[in-house]
Amino acid sequence: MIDKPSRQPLYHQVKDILLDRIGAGEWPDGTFLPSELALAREYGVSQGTIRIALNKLTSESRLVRYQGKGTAVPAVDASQYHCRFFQIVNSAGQREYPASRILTCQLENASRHVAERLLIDAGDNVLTIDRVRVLAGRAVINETIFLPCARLPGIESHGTTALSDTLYDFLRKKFRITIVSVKEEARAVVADAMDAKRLGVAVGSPLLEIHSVALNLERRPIEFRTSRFNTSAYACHIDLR
Amino acid sequence: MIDKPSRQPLYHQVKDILLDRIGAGEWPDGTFLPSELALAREYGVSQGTIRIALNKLTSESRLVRYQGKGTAVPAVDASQYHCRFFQIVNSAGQREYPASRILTCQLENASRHVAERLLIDAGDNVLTIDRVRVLAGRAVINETIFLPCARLPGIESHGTTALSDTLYDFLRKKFRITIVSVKEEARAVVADAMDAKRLGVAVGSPLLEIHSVALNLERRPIEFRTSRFNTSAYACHIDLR
DNA sequence: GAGTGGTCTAGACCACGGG
DNA sequence: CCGTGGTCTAGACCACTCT
Repeated sequence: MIDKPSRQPLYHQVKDILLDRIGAGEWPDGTFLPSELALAREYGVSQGTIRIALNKLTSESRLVRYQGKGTAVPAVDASQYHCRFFQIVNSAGQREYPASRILTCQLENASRHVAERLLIDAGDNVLTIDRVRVLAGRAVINETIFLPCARLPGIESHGTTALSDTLYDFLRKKFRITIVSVKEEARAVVADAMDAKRLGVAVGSPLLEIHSVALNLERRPIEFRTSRFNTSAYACHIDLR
Repeated sequence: MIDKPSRQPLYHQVKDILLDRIGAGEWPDGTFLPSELALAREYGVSQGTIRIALNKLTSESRLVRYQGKGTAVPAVDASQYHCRFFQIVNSAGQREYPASRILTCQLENASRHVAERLLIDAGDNVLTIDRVRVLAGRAVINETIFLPCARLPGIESHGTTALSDTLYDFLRKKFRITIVSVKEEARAVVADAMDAKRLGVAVGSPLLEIHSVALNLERRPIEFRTSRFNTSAYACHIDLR
């Protein structure tokens, strides 16, 4: 388990082991881990070494620590996963949470363009989801999502309901994949006939187009998404640090 | 200097003091700080306490540490400060670095809208800079920058050249202000007559509009910026973590 | 070999939460 | 009150850089 004369520092080994145990669901969301001393005894290292591992995990938001109480797996705040990277705000600057309406969901062969973004070969299987996102009863985003089947074995067999709003949460729970970073490219484009029909705007009106690639811990692309966003009543908000 | 029975942890006090000394230019970019032991003796705390302060500063990219060598103030990578948050990529996905052409630069009274973003009172002095940003000889961004004079005393007296491209670097050097986070809102809009003239596009063509507020370490707004971006040949790239 | 930061330990005292 | 995490110390050994 712990390999004392190893290349990896002890605290790093402890961190990896804890990450696995969290991923395995040993401590469900919202529950507490053993105390520092208990973990130190369990792994035969000092409390200080455990502390470093726990603090690193805390700084990555994998754990929360409460003085006097203990160390817990964060209770999942749906809003955090729902639109963690790409937040939608109304004209008053308030965050809003869109619903999803899936239009189609089918296996396709990746086009050259999609394959390039996902770092797979053209023609490889991708699950392609066409959906609109709805705010206050109005469709505001026309979105297509491409998921590389090779990295998500068995994803074809899940119902479309599981994929409805909380895609990142779904990936985390079913595939133990955590999306840790997203690369986005934003452009202004004009609505084509399909956008116009789905979003109820005039052909030629301006839309915010975002291409995003989501990466897992190993920095492999897990999702490519194109969104065309009617920003007449809402905007896309981003916090950069 | 160090206040032992204080509310603030010692390592936090040490961190603040070092931050001041770095800001004061005591260790110019690229030079090394005293060793952990030397700092520990100087401040009368243990090496471990100094270590925590140095590691926190390292994780904020204010310092770099080299095993066997020492702890240094990072040599400034111009490209890092140039477009640290808001990166521009061409159609091939390569980063490009725009030049700036300042059109006007004058003191104004803040409108209600600007005052709200900067958390100042309407009518307060703001330095207003109108500029276009140029890539490969073509104007692609029409930009207005608002700086709150009350938080940047004496900024009126600096020439416009100092303000040309590297605003964040200028703030860091002259005012010891580091921009640590930026809030942005993106929308798609259509070009008005002024945009059309400055960017050489047709009135009504789609532009990417970005409103951004830059915050310093204390999370106070230091800059409000509106950018209108012709994304026909370039896109705005963002890495989210 | 001397000096640096990186890791690890063992122990101290404090602040906080809950019985 | 006890147990938790938060801070702090003193000292050990290692890996690395430079000379």
